[in-house]
Amino acid sequence: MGTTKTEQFTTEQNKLALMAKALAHPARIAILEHLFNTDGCVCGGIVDEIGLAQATISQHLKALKDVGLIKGNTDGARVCYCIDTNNLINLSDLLGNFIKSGSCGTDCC
Amino acid sequence: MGTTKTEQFTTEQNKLALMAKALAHPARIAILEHLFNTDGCVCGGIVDEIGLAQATISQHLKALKDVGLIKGNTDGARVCYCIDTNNLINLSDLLGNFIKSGSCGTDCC
DNA sequence: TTTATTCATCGTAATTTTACGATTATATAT
DNA sequence: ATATATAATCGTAAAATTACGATGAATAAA
Repeated sequence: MGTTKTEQFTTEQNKLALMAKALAHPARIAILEHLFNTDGCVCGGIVDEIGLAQATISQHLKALKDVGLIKGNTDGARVCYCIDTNNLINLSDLLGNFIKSGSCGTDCC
Repeated sequence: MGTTKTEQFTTEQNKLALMAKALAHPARIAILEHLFNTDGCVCGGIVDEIGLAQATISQHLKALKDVGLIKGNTDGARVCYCIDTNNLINLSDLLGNFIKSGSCGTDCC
């Protein structure tokens, strides 16, 4: 018990859920917003931007990287993070189309 | 520890995260897809559609209802569920605009 | 070489999530 | 009235998430 029963669902459904899960924390939203607004790489300073411990931010960055929303290149002692544009478009299409498919229903209840 | 530090973030960021969290499980994606495809109310039968226990489905339905994605009207012994269209548009705009704002960045790393 | 900086990883505690059986509540059917 | 059906809620166990301090690795600066 306590484990998500992924076998019951399609790969599409699981993929969508994983994508949403990556966005399901305000710190990760904040990190993405920061990267969006910077329009380019952010080389260090993310920890100072958000009021959480360094280890926690690192965990959140890993979560975003694992799902392909961002990528990080090490540049000396610092690490430069930026949006993985290709992947973001791909993933946002998935999520966008899903939501859109429900926006045309009739409100019956 | 173990609790999300919502105080650190804006209401907008927290709202987005909660919205994403509601979508962050394949069962809830499957339930929404079922409602999308039905274009109208689904009166019972959701449990049979998805291979999870009745109590578990009920929990997932509550999660979707709590965030305003669906609404349920009791119709006799059955309960009719459908998409809360107004709310869905609202919420999907929030999420859609957020993602879109990052889709125009330059891929630099 | 030593020191400082930056970030990932480890270990761990509190909390939340997921899942299910059992029970309860309500409505329908017999 | 009794039985049946549908769905919510309760109680609970297993697992995942969130958070942080401590440690480690790798680079830059002294």
